Amino acid sequence: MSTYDRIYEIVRQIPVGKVATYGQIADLAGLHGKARLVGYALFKVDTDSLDIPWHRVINAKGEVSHSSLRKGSDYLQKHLLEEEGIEFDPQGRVNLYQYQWQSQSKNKS
DNA sequence: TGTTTGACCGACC
DNA sequence: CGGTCGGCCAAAC
Repeated sequence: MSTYDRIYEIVRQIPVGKVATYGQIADLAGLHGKARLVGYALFKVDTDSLDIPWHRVINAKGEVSHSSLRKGSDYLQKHLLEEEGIEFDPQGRVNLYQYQWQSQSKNKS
């Protein structure tokens, strides 16, 4: 059980057609204010665990993030989200007010 | 064991 | 509006 595992758990709980921000996940994972860890975790995760919908995780601005290291994932993540019913603004951003995952917070470990 | 790195966020100018 | 800075932490080398 590592800190990252907490993050993975949260991300796994993101329902289809919804997205979550790093900060949100961090908070839910008990990592309030440490959104970085979420990003770091996901970075490693996508290559390790495909069980995690990393594509549903976006930054606080509602934009789809991606590291320069990823190859073509810029389109991939956006594509996957679109397939889930999420639409992007002309700026390539998502309406967080509409698509942000509202965690029930009723699920405890 | 110590350094490097890595998908962020919010505040500030 | 955008560039910078500080903070925070864990895994990989």
